[in-house]
Amino acid sequence: MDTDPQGGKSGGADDGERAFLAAYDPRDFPAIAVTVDIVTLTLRAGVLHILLVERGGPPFQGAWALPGGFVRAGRESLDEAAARELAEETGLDAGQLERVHLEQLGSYGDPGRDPRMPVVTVAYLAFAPDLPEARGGGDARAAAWVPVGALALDEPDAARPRPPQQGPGRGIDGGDSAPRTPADRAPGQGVAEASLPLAFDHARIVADGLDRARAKIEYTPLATAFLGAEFTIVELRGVYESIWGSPLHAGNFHRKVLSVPGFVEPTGATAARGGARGGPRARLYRAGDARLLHPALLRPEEGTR
Amino acid sequence: MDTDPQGGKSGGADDGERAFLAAYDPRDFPAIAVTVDIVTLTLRAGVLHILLVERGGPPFQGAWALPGGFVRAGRESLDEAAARELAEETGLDAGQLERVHLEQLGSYGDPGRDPRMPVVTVAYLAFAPDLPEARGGGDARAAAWVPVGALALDEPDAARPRPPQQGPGRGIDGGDSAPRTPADRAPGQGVAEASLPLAFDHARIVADGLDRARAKIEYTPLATAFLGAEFTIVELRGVYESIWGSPLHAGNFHRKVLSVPGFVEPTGATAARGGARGGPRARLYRAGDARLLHPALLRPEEGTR
DNA sequence: GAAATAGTGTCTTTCAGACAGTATGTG
DNA sequence: CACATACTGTCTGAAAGACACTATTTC
Repeated sequence: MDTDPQGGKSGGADDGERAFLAAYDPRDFPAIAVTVDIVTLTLRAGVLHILLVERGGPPFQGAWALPGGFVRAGRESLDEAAARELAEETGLDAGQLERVHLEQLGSYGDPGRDPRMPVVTVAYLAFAPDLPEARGGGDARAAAWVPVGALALDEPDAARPRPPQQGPGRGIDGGDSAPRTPADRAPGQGVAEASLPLAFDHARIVADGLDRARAKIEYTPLATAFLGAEFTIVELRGVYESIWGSPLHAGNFHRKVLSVPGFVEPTGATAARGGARGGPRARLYRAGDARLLHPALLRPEEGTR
Repeated sequence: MDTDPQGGKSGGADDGERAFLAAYDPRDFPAIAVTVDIVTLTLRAGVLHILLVERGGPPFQGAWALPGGFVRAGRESLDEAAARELAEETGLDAGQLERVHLEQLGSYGDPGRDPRMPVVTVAYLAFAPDLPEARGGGDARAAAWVPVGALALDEPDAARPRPPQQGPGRGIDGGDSAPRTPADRAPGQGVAEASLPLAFDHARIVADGLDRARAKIEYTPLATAFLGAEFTIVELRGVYESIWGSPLHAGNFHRKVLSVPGFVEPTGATAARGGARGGPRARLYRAGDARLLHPALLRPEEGTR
């Protein structure tokens, strides 16, 4: 019912609520700050990365956190606030931003999630093609692309599809997330073992975002959002392997992608070079016009019953 | 990064933080009211119904709206707020509430969605077994179960949240069926379906909730949440048919449900009576322990790509 | 030329959907 | 008894997964 004047929640609060609603002074309302936080995923050198900022002040000073900020009350929608924050943080212009997929992930409002005051944050999930090195968002804060495998994440919920959020009392423990991340295929540099903690409840938000991403590329063509305008089937397979964290059968994947109507369409051109150590030049494709994959690409079986 | 009012700022972890907190006044922040609104679905006489309340004052006086209310800042989580509102509105006790499935649907915060002030609402989706007639939430507001087919809903947005399978298309089944409820103070008591307007942006929220419900019963056993503790396969099929709005092949559905591990388990008993006009007594089942259906029940094709 | 790689052909298994067909109830 | 209804068998087609194979490029 959305802010209902005669709304009689909780016994006595009734009249008070009615009274101050009559005054229509927003400042009289239960003070809750509303922010947006963005889980921005991209692939860099075949490894899944997330955009993070380093906190310059308490709480969680020095820790990494999701980029985000306050929603401008009454002047922008939640989607607009998220797009604005993403642009500020990445330095993307409007044109580039169009190639980025942005969707709402969920809201998080456990009491105490911010020690300073009640804050409800609306989390967003973004899929971006490889972007230039991050710059701080105008202010002094450092921003960087961090391999997802380096993060200490909360264990995903058993019911994986869309876990809205967790009950209270669950801190940021999340200690035991196994290093089962795809980032292991990182070329060269040994990735720090899933140990980097995140501020606030951002470990949970990121875990939920990854769950969503893994599910979403199953039945939508959004994996193409991680690539440039033209790409090869092999590059597309790399997206799936990085996000799902498991290798896929090259031949079957190839045939499957081409068989789903509207997923990709050929450009007629071929890649400039063959494979790294030989092989024919791959054909190039661009994203098709399908918005859902039919039938879907199923990810390989995994635990869970 | 969540709420970082003054970007930089440093200081010893503890002292700095304390000072910071002391100097901090929540009222300095953009004030946005945060509410929860609940899309509660149930089946009554085989027809999908939604719980609505009638608004007693402006704006949208006399219109129907989703039940909900303010989140108690700092004293409850969003999930708790939704559960509390649902309990208040339905009169369910804690025990009954456990049989109700409740999950976060999404947040809505367009400027102007409430003419009085900036309000962000966190919408929830609930699946409930057949419940007693709704009572107002303690106050004078009328609450009622309304057939979903009677509502004027926004067209589902093709790309929106996450409708696996099927794309946009089909409104609400419209088909509606026979039984009508007392809730029919709605205009057009006859076949004039899909005409009852909702307050605020609640038509969009309900449309999103229905999309989610249709998708969710595909790959989770949550259809059982609409039934009692024991049910027949035929009743379960009725849930799918009501929510998807299309008839399913009885024989294939039966075999499919029994073949999915953990979906249902037999109680050994049979229904008291056979079919309405004859037939054997159906076996009874209860919900199994699976949280995901593997493989999923796919809803029948329906054009659109 | 050796080796790796892009892409295709084919077989097996699974599973959805379309029919049956059988047993068990109700009127 | 007539007939609806719960449930089961069987066939067909679609599609996923496992190989095996050809063609093309790099070193």
